[in-house]
Amino acid sequence: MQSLKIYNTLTREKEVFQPINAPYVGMYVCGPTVYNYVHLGNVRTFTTFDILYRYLTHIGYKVRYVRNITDVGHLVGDGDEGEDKIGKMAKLEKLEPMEIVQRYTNDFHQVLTQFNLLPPSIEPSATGHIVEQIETTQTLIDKGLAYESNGSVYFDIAKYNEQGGGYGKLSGRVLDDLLTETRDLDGVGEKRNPLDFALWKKAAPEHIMRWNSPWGLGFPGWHLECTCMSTKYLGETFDIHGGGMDLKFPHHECEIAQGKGSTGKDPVRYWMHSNMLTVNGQKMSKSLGNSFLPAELFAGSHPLLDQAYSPMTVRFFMLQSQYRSTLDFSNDALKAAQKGYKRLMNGLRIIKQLEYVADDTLTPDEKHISEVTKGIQGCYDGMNDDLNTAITIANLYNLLKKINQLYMGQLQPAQLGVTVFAALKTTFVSLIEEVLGLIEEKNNNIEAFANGMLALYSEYKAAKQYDKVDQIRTYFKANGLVIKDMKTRIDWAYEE
RNA sequence: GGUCUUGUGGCCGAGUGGCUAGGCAGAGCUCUGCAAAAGCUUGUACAGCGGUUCGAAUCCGCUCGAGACCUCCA
Repeated sequence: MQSLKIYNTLTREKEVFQPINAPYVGMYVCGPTVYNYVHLGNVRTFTTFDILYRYLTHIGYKVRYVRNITDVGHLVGDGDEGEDKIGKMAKLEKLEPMEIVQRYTNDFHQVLTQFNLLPPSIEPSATGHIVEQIETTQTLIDKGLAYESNGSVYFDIAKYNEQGGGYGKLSGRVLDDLLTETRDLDGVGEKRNPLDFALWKKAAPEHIMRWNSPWGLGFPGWHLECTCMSTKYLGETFDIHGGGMDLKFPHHECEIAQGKGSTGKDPVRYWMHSNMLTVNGQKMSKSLGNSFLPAELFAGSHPLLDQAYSPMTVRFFMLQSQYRSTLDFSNDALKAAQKGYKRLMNGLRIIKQLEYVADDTLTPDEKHISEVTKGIQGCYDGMNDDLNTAITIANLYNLLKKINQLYMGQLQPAQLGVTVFAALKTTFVSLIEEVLGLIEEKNNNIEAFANGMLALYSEYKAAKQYDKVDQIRTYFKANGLVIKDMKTRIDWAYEE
């Protein structure tokens, strides 16, 4: 098995990945809050973990991939005082909260499918785990790490750290500093400490999403769902937890606190965070209003775009950088990616058709063999080095040169030998399709082709070249179409 | 203000203390009815200033610039 190194946010180091229970791997990724359309920045994060999921599977692990849908509890604005995002949209659009959830969940799934992301093994939702969230809240109260206050329940960070919890460890924050920074803020209100976060919130009368609990009508806090669902499906300690960089604090910090507080164990072995997508050097985000919707990209309708870009172009574009670097989004970069992607796809078509031809008159060419071997190794070295897809792609281009040479007859398969040739073919195809998830975007527009052929048909017909005419008819028929040669005009139709 | 990241050739984007990343664009050549594709060749790159070192774009310090988190965000 390949030796994969992962950058662990917790230790700030690249570590060799060793699952708790090989070959099984448990992996949790924070999914979207479905109150709005997903934008491209979101897509980058999910693509990063799609690559991880694909690569782990490719090198032989059996992965359980859990990615949640947040459909309650995520509040608008400051801390724990805002409105529920979904509830707010529901009121705004005069719909049931679950209609909002369904609409944007559908959008989310559709977009990810377009980008060829694999579905997770389990996709749990927060509202489907209210019971678990109440139970965990109760456990934390029982352990003295949470307290009820006016119908809401808060996690007691000071208590947690007194017991050696280490709140702030993941994001590199010092508790005292955090306390100092927030000391002057007012509106502490129900909390003992401004840093304490909500496990359960009392529902105000106008709040439409609410459930019964030991503390009255309310709804769960945002951070709690991930703890409950990851624990339920992956266990109290599991292998990998991923998400966007911006979730590191406070969300993931709180998850650790909740998990460790309730079970006494660190919930996660490897924390992974993908970096932001930027536009003109600034983070793409909904609140900054500089986000791109996938649909705008595919249509080329965003004011900053001067043409449309296909899903695979964008996927390829994202993979040209490493997931921990910020990636800047621009027309020039996307155009370059489009060409590069197509060149790679041409190579894919070629290698799939190439067959090995034995030839005793040719001797193995050590230079070519070593270049191909290095290219193959380089692809895996790239993936193994914290999913450095940029390196993998660079090596794929080196292999592509060999493939083109084979295609042009400048290099013969026999010069590589049957083993190296087969390895070239297998590596190139499986890495591109299975691991990077880049697939051909076929042009399904038969209209233009059929019309072009029809024009030729008319010319041959006029010239009485009936052998050509028959040939074209046969070609149409083979593709499920018929030519309708009428008195007034010539047209084609689907064969009935 | 605190914590952290970052500054690579026309554009994007990897990277290691000494050995060509790669893509796109540009130039030349080969091939070619034309064209395209492809192959080959080609580019005074590593923000600035100091320091460590036989040697630094890569380590250290300072200066300047950019960004992220500290509040909702993938």
